[in-house]
Amino acid sequence: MKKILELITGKMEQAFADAGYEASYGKVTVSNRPDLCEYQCNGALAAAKQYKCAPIQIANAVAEKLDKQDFSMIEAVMPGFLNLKLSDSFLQSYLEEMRNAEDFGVEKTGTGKTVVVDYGGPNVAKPLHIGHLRSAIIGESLKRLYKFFGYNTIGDIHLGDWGLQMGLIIAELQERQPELCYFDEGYTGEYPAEAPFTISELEEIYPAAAAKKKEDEAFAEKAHTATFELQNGRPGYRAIWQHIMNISVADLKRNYNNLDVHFEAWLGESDADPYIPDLIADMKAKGFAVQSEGAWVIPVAEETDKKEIPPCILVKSDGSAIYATTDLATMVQRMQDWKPDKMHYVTDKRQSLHFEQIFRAAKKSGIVPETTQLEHLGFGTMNGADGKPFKTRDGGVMRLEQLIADMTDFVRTKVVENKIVPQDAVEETTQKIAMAALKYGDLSNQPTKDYVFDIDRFAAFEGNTGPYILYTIVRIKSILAKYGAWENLPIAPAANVYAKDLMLCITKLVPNLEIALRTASPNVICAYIYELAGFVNKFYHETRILNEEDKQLQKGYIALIALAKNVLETCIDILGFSAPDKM
RNA sequence: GCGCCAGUAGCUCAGUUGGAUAGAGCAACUGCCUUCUAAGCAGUAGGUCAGGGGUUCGAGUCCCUUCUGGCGUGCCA
Repeated sequence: MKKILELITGKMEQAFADAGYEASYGKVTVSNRPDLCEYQCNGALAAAKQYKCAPIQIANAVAEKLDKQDFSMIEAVMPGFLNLKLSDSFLQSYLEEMRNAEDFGVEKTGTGKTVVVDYGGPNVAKPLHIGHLRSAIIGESLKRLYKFFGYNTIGDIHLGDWGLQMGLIIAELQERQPELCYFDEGYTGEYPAEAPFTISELEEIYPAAAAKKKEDEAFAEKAHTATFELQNGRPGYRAIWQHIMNISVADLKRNYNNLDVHFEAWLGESDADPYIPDLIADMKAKGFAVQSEGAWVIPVAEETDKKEIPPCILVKSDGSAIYATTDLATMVQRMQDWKPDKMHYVTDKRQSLHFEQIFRAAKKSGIVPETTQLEHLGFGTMNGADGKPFKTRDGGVMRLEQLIADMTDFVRTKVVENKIVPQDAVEETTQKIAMAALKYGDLSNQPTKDYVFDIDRFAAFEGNTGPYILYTIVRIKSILAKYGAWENLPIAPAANVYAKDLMLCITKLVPNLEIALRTASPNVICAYIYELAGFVNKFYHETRILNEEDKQLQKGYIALIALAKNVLETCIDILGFSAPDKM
């Protein structure tokens, strides 16, 4: 389905041509002066130079050529703007088409294409903290956005499950419980099915070991050895590793489920490990990897670089792999298993140089073909109200669970106070509102910029917040429930100025989603639904819907708010949250 | 040192490819609930778009420069 701007631009280009000017000047944009018009064309201003005459002259000539059927207003205004308002019939039929089309007539540009979205990136055996929030929320939304455009999407959590942290845990466990069979090299029996620790013990063991590593050199050496032996397949260590994985992944799934974040692939660094030996051998054999300062590196500097890009380190001077190695091996696995058209990484922006390096290395060496796009969305840091990286009151790192619990508790109080939600729906409603507050609060910011996370402000939810969006949807749902059969009512011509504003805003859904996808910016969707919700609430406030005596008019109202509801719900689904029935 | 990103109202942020009078929310002040949910709506006030130059008919947006802040800058991820 064509977008309104395409339709009008087509008409405008024809008018330019008919008036004797180049058609390319006929580009129409959404008006930035809604008090004057709905759409505008500035082409006459640009054309004036080429044709050496006053812009207004051109504008007047073009205005003459436009079809009066499609517009309720066509004006040429000094110095040469062409101002347009759509006719009611045009708008009505456009919306009706949009209502009947699949997914509002969006062009499914991703059909037949596969995209891997790499987000989440938690380390096993370490609790999720607020640093993991953005990757989860932004990544999930980006993935859903791709899906909406028809892409086959694979969200891959890319677990940190193979590094030194595993060796640290093993070493620490051995110091605490040396009698365990896992440490007995002569042990030949079956290892226990039950892990020798719980998730909370695990979460205590890791930081203790990490702290000990800094002070105790012998312990650090032990941890390195354990890591090495684990990676070389020592059975007892593999058994412990499997325990850690089982317990930790179950806990991670629970946490991500609470956030309504879901991954299609739960792969990690350990899954890339088998590809590493061949990768390294291949890079050496083909000459992409060269020796430098004791390490094997892939040079990725280019002539056009403004500064020197350090090479991508493939093998450290001590012979071990590094994260670039793992990431390249992961690409090998993805190309082999999924043949994606694109890999989109969602991580902290401080890793942008790393991704620049491995992207270059992957393309240069042919690990990833030219036809597969590599993109990194580097998001900004989450700061506290003081503008510095977010910390708890005592200066620690806040756990994600704690953050969610704080938000949920606040919301629950409010839900109970309101007395609109029945007792048995309080918990579900609370969850939905808390998620909306949290996710919208994050996603409404530009992903690439640092932002201030102020829980008091987010939880207040007045104004431009997730709960405001939900509230708008709930108001519509409430009316529809009282009205009765509201599905499949046709769109009527705009009954008043509030209806028309709302209708115009609805037509902008697809263009906004396209911008959001092109720029990987969920905040565009947030801005759009905030504007849309505003128009819904104005319409709601100015129009008595259920009391309307003219049943035909009422049908039109219902059809309009139903469409608005569907658009809003589609958008919040892409953002990763949903609306309750009452709040 | 070099590189990247940012600087817009008291605070938190928007601002497609350059377009007419730079927009929201919060905080402040003022109205609107016997009528579809007031988590709402309407209004007032608040700006040298960090400073300076330039390109253009036209700049928050593009170029140059200065200042301030954040981050990165070969064996952590």
